[in-house]
Amino acid sequence: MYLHIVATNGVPVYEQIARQIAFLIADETLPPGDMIPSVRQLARDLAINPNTVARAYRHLQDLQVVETLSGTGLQVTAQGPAICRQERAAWIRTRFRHVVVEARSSRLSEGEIRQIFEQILTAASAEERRP
Amino acid sequence: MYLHIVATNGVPVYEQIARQIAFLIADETLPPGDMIPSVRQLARDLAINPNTVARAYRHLQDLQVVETLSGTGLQVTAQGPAICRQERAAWIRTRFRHVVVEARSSRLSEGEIRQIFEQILTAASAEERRP
Amino acid sequence: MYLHIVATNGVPVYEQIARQIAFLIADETLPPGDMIPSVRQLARDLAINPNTVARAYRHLQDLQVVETLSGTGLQVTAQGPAICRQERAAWIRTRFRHVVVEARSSRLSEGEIRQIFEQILTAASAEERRP
Amino acid sequence: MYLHIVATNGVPVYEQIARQIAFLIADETLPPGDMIPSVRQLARDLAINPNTVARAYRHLQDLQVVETLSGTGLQVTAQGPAICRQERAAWIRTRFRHVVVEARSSRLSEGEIRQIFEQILTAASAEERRP
DNA sequence: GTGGTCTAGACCACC
DNA sequence: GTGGTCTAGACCACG
Repeated sequence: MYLHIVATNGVPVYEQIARQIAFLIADETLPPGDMIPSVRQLARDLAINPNTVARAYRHLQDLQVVETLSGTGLQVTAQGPAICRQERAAWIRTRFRHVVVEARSSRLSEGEIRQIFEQILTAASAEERRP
Repeated sequence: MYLHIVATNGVPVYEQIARQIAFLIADETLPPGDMIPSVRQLARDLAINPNTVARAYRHLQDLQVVETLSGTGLQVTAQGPAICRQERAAWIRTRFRHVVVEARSSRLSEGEIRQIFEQILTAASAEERRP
Repeated sequence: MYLHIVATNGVPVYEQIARQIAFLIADETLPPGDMIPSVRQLARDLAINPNTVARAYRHLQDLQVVETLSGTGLQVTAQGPAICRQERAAWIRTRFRHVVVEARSSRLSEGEIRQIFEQILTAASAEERRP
Repeated sequence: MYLHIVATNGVPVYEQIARQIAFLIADETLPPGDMIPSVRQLARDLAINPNTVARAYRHLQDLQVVETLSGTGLQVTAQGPAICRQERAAWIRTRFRHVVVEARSSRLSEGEIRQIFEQILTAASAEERRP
């Protein structure tokens, strides 16, 4: 379970965990029936407090994408992937919409916005290919 | 001075004030030499705490886009518009960078991200042409 | 021995086993003198941990509805059915009492509670007649 | 703010708090626009840890029945009462359904179940009229 | 071993 | 003062 947690970007750690796992469920890297890592295991791996992991997991339970097998762990539900795909799409779209609206209300033209976006997208992609 | 403040969306109120005033300076709705409203006046208008307005103004002073006209108030500086335009661009860029990085770590491909972005940009532009 | 175990509903598995066997004894589907399945057998059938079955059986022994037939297994006792019928009634009553108290403390009136109950009872009965 | 918390009945404290406040919002004892007690205040009043209160409040936020006014506290939302009424009804119904299903699967007849229910309901109501 | 709850206390940003 | 996040560690029931 490789998650990329950034402790310094203002986004709560528990939210980063929940989202990244939700996205793994969305594309069925974690298919229904699979167990997600134990709270303690993931806490050790990420070198963070188990409570923080537990909080992320609680959120996934609230979304009904995982359920507890008591004494055993947390299992991806049958409806998990569908719910997570919906969450993922909504989440990305909402964030893009916020930024675009702000850019427009700052009187940047459609062309200027597209240019900024392309710069950043290609930079991010390049950086990811060769980190 | 009409500002649109939302206290419940997580964005600090002082930041909303500072940014919205900076953007008014960027496009010279508030040109160099103009006075911005007094702390008390704006606090009364927006029905918020004067400390919050003061904090926003302090930030604008730090950016050197307004300066105190001794005993009179705060005046937009000559270099204000240039600085604000630069701030505005930096702000937009940062926001884009966050969203793009998040989208990439959600395993969306470069193409998928571009597609979502274009949908939202054209939708926003269309909406603006005919609001 | 067909038991219906749900591991994800928060009710402990050992309790589901103990109760369902007790109810089979209550209506004498398992009459006095019958042997109940061995721990290993039932654990294999239900695909669960033998410790969990053992714990359920221990509880049934504590209630004196089964007793060890030395070296052979567990046998339903003569007083088993009577005890189980009593247990069953007490169990149902307790559950009802909890729900009714909670409903009252939610400020639902006696009439509203009765209405909800009747809806659910008739729905459940209808569903059972034609599953 | 008078809440009745029972630490020993197996129901988590944070859940008792969340539910009781939700029910106060449902019948508009706490109308939209009102602030709910501060985390620290309620924790002091109930003599429990602030984190426990915070957890209850987080749940109410997730339900969108309260929202944070940053630096000020938590406010009941406009849709709060409607959502809480819905939650309350769903909550009671679910609990009744569990009990009724268990009663049926214990081979109690519809008539027997109704009889038990009526005994308990009238007992509870009598007790409440003259505690 | 597993998750769930609770306590205690630290630190942060915001008003 | 407010809520939000995180850490540390205890205790419980369950398998």
